[in-house]
Amino acid sequence: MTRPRSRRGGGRPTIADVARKAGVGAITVSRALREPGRVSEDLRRQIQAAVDELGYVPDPNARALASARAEVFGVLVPSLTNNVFAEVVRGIYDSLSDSPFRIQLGNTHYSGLEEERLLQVFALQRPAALIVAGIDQTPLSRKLLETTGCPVVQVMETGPDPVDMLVGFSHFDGGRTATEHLIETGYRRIGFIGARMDPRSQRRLAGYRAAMQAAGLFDPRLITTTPLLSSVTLGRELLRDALAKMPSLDGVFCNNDDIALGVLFECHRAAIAVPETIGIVGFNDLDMMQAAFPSVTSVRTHRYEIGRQAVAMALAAIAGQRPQQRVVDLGFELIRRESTAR
Amino acid sequence: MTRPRSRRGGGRPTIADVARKAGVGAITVSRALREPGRVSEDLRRQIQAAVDELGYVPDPNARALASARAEVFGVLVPSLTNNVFAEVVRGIYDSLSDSPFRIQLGNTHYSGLEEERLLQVFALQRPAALIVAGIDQTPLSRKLLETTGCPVVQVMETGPDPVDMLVGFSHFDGGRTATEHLIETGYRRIGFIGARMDPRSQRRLAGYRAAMQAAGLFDPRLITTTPLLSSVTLGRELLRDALAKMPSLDGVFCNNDDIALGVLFECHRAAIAVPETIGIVGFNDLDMMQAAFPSVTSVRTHRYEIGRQAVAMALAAIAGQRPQQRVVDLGFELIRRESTAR
DNA sequence: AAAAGATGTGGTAGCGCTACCACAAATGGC
DNA sequence: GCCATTTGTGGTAGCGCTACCACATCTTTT
Repeated sequence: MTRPRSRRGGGRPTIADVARKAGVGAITVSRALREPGRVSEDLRRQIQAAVDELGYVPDPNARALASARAEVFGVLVPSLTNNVFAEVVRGIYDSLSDSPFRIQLGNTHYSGLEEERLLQVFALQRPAALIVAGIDQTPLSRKLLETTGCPVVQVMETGPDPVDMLVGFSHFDGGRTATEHLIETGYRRIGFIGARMDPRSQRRLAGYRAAMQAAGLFDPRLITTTPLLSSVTLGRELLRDALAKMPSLDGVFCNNDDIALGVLFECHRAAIAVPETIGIVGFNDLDMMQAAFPSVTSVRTHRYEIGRQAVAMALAAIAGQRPQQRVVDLGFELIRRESTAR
Repeated sequence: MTRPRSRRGGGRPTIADVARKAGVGAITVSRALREPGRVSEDLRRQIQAAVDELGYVPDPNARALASARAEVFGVLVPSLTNNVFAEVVRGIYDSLSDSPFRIQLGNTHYSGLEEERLLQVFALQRPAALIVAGIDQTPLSRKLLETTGCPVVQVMETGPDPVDMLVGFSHFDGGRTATEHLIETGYRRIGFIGARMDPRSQRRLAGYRAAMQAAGLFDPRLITTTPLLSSVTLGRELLRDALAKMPSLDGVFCNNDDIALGVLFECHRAAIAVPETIGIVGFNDLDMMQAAFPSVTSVRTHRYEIGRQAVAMALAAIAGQRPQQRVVDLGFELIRRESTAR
């Protein structure tokens, strides 16, 4: 009475079909596919022939259920549209496209609570690895990360105390380097302009502050920030605010390149000469910084590489070869351009 | 000898635990969670109490295996970093965040072959719905989409013959409207500048051509394109190329806003007055078009809304209420700004 | 040469859930 | 009051795969 099979399934060949055709046990097929080294040359060839002939592809859901481990990388970023994180995701995606691993993407919207919620949801799937942006997880998030039992890579920053592995660069140093460059170029009343002051922006601000204080130039009225989401339009408004507060401003270090572009446009509008009257430095070095007129000095960060490196480390850990260097600093690079060339 | 349970699983409560605690059969728990209407009020409450107490959450993998249907939306876009598609994905993500559905993202890199490959991989998971960008699938891709047995939404365009459902707008009309605006404003030697000429860009170009021909202004030498990936830097180069070919150029319709921004910067560099000497129109209306100086006229498209609408239609179809209107045109809007205000 | 280990293969028993069917109880029609 | 229907619930049997153990067969050790 039991109908042969594929009562519910779409009639796709299963591992049992392959086993029958190859004249071996199902488990041997399973092994031949996952750990070819543990199956004899002969059988492996037979099995491969049967797989090819039937067009067999393992069912990822059955695999996940049986092995209590899904071939999924959980990826948590604060924004899907911010080009910076889009680049990181692209790096992750590209590095994973030849592997059996899929990506489960989560958008935290810069919210620690949302991150907690997503981490809980992700944990249900027993992912093979987790990649999360930042190092400022809530205590609960941190505990969740520590107890998932899978490799965890925090990305975008460096820091002393990773949950597991860490790939990024120092935002503090980036901010300081950018500011020092302005100082060295001869600017004195250098403002900081920033939107959406997330922890990374805060550290860039701290770097700015350190540089300014070291040069004896620090003045809190030089800082203009807002919690609003960053945009080019906002950059324009913030420069107006900054100039209203401090008309003698002669340079700005911008939180990111969108803001820097807005600042540049506002200078055009107000007929403020760049770099003569005001120098501008951005952060991240998006393509448009090079193309702008005048071109804009920026701190180049290696977002795509961060994604790739994170995957490389996670894959190594999955393969049992956890890299001895668990914190990788990919650094940054100050790209000097016309906006500070006076 | 059989150890109680959770030999491999991480000891998470299962549906059987809930059933035991609530004093009902496992299947009733399953039903209470999925189709509450089919379980009596009493049991439903009892079961809910047990679920809450144990902190039970269904295992998505087991579910997918048993029901031969994963709670996953497959989403295929040509680029992860292009802001346009990032916005669509964000709309999809936001609309799905309160549902049990996860997102499986695929990046086709503007390649039909890659799209085919990804579609085959996605089909293995028996997704609940598929959302794909564009209407120019290869014949094989189209067949795969038709035979998956799940709702399919094509997005970003309109067209006569959707696989299933379709949400977008007419790129042809967008290109024509932009060009007509330039013509009406008094520009005559209007160029088309475009990078990465994917099918949507081709249709915008066709719209441009139609408008130019209707006005008796068309000249093939006014068209400057490249298959290279679009960027602000490329916009600058392409304007230089266009001007070299056609020094009398007095307007440009740009394929997208990145190109338009590059064109604007090149005008600055070459001291070409905008809008007096050259008028510029972009496409998509990214935030920076409004903030630019001069601000840039652009064709606003509703990317985020496209994502939301696509999910709404897919969810309706999953619920058995396929919308009678299977093609939704969300239109576009010409935003007139300084770059064409002469 | 016997003992101890390594190697390769297969059988069994689930992983956690839902489809399918069975069946009791409640409802409705005449 | 009987039969037909509806409603609610549960048992059974998988979904397709892999962990675990068993067990031959082949090596290596002493």
